[in-house]
Amino acid sequence: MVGPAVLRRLVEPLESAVRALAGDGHVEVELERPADPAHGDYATTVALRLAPQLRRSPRELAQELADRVELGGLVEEVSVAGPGFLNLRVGAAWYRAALAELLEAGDRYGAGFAETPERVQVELVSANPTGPLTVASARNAAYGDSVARLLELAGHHVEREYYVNDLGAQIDLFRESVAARARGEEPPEGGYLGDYVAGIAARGGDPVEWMVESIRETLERFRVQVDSWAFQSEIERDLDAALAELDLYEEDGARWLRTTTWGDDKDRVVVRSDGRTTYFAADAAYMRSKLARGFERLIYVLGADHHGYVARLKALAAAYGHDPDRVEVLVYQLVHLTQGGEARKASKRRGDVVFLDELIDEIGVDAARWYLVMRGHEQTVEIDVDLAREKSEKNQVYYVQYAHARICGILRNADGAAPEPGPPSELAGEERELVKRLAELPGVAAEATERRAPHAIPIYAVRLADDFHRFYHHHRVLGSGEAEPFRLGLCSATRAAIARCLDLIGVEAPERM
RNA sequence: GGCCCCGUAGCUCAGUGGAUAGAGCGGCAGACUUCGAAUCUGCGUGCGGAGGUUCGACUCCUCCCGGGGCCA
Repeated sequence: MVGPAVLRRLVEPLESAVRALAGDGHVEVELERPADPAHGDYATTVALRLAPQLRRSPRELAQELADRVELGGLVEEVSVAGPGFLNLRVGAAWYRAALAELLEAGDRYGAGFAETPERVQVELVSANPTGPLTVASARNAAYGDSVARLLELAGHHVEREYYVNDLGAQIDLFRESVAARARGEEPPEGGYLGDYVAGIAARGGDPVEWMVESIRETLERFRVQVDSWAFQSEIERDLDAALAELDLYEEDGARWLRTTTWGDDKDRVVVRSDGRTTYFAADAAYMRSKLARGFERLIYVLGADHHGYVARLKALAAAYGHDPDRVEVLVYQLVHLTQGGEARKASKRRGDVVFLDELIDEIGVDAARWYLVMRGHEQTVEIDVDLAREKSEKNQVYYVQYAHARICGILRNADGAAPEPGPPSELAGEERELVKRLAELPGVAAEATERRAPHAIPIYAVRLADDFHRFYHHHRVLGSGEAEPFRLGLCSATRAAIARCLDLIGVEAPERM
């Protein structure tokens, strides 16, 4: 299992005991934290799972495991409950060992869990450079960047790339709209209308270059570090070579790729009967470019309106001789903004699109990133702009940041007193809960990475802050005598864990607020 | 018509096979001469519906209803 050493020290003896009972079969013991404190600190359902295949009673099996397992001095009580749960109650020695591990790991706590580090490319945002980034792109940026940060924490080498669509009808229309505006004329039919068009027209120069530069600045402001920019106009220089490597067939005068082999609902045209290439041909050239650069895993972050691309992208990878399972398409749902209970419409046609820069102006980067990433990516997210702006207890991002700042205050006042686990002795309930919460972080981070689900991080961070605030309220740290070194250690470890969580979602961890 | 996402507390959402389903907001009542009250402590209602798989289902399968999206 992935997790801190103190948890493995519970899991491994259990696995040995299971092996002794069940033979050589592959066994994996998972620990969970029971909701009811009466069920101990940790529980496992391994007996329940094993019983059918061993044709044994789960309770009997659990009892034998309880009798047999050698947990040393870390566990005070092993008991069998319910249909066959095995419940563990850990003792003071375990908590001290946990804190010792936390303090020793410091800022690296929970990092490096990737089994085999890979070179990963995360392609994110890639919005057309025909206007400023919208809140939809903002979710792409917040989600994609957090996934990238999790992969980096795991130990992978990650490169973030933005694909710039600088060719095609929309770009032509955008250029014409700017040119018309510069001449003081109306834009062409269906052209771009926003105020930013006038701004670009007034500046002169290449409108697309301006727009790309502006997007770059917005992303930087949003704390998304794009490592490389791929321009369609450059990628397409190798278009012929890219198409030559594909096994195409001809029908109705057009040339097709048999993407249905990989689950697409129909084959895709690459070259039309009149000889013009399709958008899909550009996708092919881009895929080939990515693969040629030696990435072991390609991640696409796309809005739900592009969910139809999944099969055809995998088909392209396969067509170029690569494992389609190493192409991941992460799809996120839409964003709705509300204000005063009313929906704020984000229509691209009219002038009322909400731009990312405006959202940042209104609620700040921290709140924006928090709200955009705290929901599951497969869930439509709603942001109440008024609530998000409010810097009060109503807003969970400040709740978490406050815990961090509060700890920094304590550590400032500690005046050099050393945090350390100290000798085993009784601990208060709030101290035990906090240690167990901290012990969850590596597992939470690993699962969030595995599932490409960074929203688990802010959710965990709130619980962690919650446990800390409760601990703080009930116990003094400074001047608490024998307990002080342990409590300072708790503060120090909690501060590092909160900072880690906030960093994973691109939110600052302030020392003062 | 086909495909994708969603349906959990008044609202926004966690919870991808385990024990009595959680959090924030909103509402009510309390706690600062003490390390930061942006904090803490109490009080409540709920898994859209029907079947199925399982020792055990919010979770997996089928159908239906409802909301959103993509393609046609």
